[in-house]
Amino acid sequence: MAQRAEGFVEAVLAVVADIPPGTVATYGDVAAILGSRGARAVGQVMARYGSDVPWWRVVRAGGHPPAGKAEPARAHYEAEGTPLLPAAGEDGYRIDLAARRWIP
DNA sequence: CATTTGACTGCGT
DNA sequence: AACGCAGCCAAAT
Repeated sequence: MAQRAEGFVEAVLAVVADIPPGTVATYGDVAAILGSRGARAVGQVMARYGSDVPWWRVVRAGGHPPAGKAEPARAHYEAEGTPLLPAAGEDGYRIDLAARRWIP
């Protein structure tokens, strides 16, 4: 059952599931919580297993949404009341990490 | 067991 | 502010 090399996967999903609504955490922070610096490894898990967790609450260190998922993610942020910052132009945006960065 | 890949990060240009 | 390059981690093949 739940026992394999997936221990890391389970841990990542658990942390993401713990992120409260309207709040976000960076990949690097999630990795740090797990005791690792594999921000990319976290992203890899999200790409494979993130479909069952609020993946939109996990963003990049620069405040940008997950690559390729910016549009659906934006809808979730507005629905949950996550403060977004307008980017230079229009279609671009970034998360207000300074105000909504989740720190356990 | 070695190689490739990827929803990343930080620094330099 | 935007783009490119190099570095690090774990899973998948």
